[in-house]
Amino acid sequence: MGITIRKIAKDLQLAVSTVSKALSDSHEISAETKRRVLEYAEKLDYVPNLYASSLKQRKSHNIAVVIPEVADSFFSSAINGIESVAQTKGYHVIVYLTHEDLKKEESILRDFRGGRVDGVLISVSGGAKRNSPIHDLSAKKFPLVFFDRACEEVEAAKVLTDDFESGYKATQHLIDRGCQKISFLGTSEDLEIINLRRMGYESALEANKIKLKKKFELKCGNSEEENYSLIHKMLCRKDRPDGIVGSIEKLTTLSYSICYDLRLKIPRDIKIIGFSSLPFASILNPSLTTITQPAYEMGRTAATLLFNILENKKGEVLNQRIILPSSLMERSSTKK
Amino acid sequence: MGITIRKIAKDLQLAVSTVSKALSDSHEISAETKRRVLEYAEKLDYVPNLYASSLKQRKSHNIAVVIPEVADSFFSSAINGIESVAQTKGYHVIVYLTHEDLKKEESILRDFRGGRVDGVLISVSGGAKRNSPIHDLSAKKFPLVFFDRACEEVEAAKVLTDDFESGYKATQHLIDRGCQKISFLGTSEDLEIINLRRMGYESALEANKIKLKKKFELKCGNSEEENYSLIHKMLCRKDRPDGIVGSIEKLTTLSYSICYDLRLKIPRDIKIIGFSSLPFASILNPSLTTITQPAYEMGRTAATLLFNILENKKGEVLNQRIILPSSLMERSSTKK
DNA sequence: TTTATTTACGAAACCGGTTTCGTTCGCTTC
DNA sequence: GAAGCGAACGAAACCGGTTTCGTAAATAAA
Repeated sequence: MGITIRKIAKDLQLAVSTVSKALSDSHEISAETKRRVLEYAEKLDYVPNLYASSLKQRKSHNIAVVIPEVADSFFSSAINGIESVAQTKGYHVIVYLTHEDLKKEESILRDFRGGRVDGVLISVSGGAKRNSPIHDLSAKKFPLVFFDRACEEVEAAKVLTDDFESGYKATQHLIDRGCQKISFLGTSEDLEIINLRRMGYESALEANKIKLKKKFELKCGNSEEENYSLIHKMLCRKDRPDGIVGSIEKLTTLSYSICYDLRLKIPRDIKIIGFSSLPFASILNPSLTTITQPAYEMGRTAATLLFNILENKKGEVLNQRIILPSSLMERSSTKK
Repeated sequence: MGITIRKIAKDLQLAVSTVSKALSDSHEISAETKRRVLEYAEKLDYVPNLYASSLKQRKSHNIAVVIPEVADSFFSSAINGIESVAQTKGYHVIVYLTHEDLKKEESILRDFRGGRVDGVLISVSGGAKRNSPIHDLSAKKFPLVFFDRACEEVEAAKVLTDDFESGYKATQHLIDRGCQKISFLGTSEDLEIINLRRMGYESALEANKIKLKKKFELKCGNSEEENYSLIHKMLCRKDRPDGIVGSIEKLTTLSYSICYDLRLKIPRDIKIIGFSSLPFASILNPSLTTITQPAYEMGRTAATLLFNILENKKGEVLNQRIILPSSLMERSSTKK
């Protein structure tokens, strides 16, 4: 059994309320009493019960970060950015992984209504049309900030990158390096950012008078095996692409492996550019040209926004939409 | 204001206790009453207050995973293994990052005594001699399981890999490939697993009658810049090593970058083997020979152990020590 | 018919901090 | 010397579920 303030109060012949106030450094308590309480609490190694205070104060001092996975360089950097802010605010960061599973995401979000966290930072996972839980939260004015992968139809603060422009830039870069048959690796789900990247891709093709081939627009899923065979099949055709835009880190590295297996030389036979914040990009074989998002900064920005909302007394409009630019880092995988 | 069971009780003309029992499907409540309560709760979109029940039940249904960082393939896989188990038990996994900062680790552990989590899975971070908080937890019989990086002096369940053997195997592998001047990249901190790997390394050298050169035993720290210059300096000497054992993923990939910068060809000029669970190992330039730990399995095992402890009614001895073997995956970075 | 037992539910204590609202006591003020 | 006031602390309500214990009615056992 742990030490409670009642125990302290009893031992010190004080009222529970006095002890509570002393511990929170209230002005109503004399310096002498505070000293006694603090000293005794220290001696007994008193640790306040988290649930008791959260219950009364209706605050958990936790924020949630909901992301598809952690084995992605973007997310792992973003988490660090988020943590760096949370720490200065005395908040704990709880990471929730959805594994791109919408059902799981829903159950996590539903759970939040129980008060487990005071606010949520989320990068939504793909899947069928999004439904209730996230709308519920935003409708209930639950502090919510999207980062990277947002839900367009939900009104909330958002921290994004210039996905359309990046998709365009990436494609244009391949075209500039001589590619004419460019494939876009996307997801089958309707993720806004993938769509934007795809639109940028299509737009770049059009601007260069290259006819869009639907068979080069791959819609990958969650299963690595299926994606492997999907991409593998495309790269086996005689009219295989000579350039690939990987809209997701996993798909880009997977393409590398497939090219190895098929003895396709990058960048000679095929050039690849990927959306990624991989620190390893430069030591891949060959080093990978990337569209790199400011992951850490996005995390920081999103967290800062969330705390603005949490601390906002008046109900100001805080549904900001912040767009941070990503940059193209040219490396060997797109050399002429 | 949220919906409470008191509100439901009042509206339905029932006692609070009846509603509570109905919601938890107690046998003392009639089917008819349960139906009414469930239906009405559903209608009002009732969500139980997490803190109220945790306070009374002295259970949070949370477990903590404390790790140095998330941008490491071992840890990100391990988390997935842990989650897969926790999910079946209806527990939430909270990830805490220490960034290899002992102070931070301590403050996190201290925090746990407030009841935030029911158990802890930890891979300790390096740093000076470890002190109080972790001992406190174990002394208080707090459910605790170490995985990968353990604290030898603390009595608790542990899930480890065969680090000594792996260090030996890795070194022997380099020797078999013709290396004679082998460097070991370790940390300056006293991490047990690094020491074991180092001892395996030293032991392999000795078995092959190769004299150990202390200058080849690098003790790296937390700063990437410092580590860069440390390794860089070593690789610039005329009697630079012809083989490297990287005991930590970060140091291995860093060595790759440095070799690039120094125009050292791997494996011609220098061969590298690293401890890593990197899915990218095979698409690095050149592909990296690794000692790969069963990260996912270790996570699963550690979590299973923790739940055994949590569910253990009798105070059986549960300070097991489970060792899972890692395997050497030969790739191009150590080709002859 | 009387006595156990079971069924279904209610009243109230409880978990451990927090907060409100008094109540002393000492001191100033007119 | 009565009224006014702030400082320091106590009693009790409170947050929202959970759990124990009690009770009335219904059913079973004797």
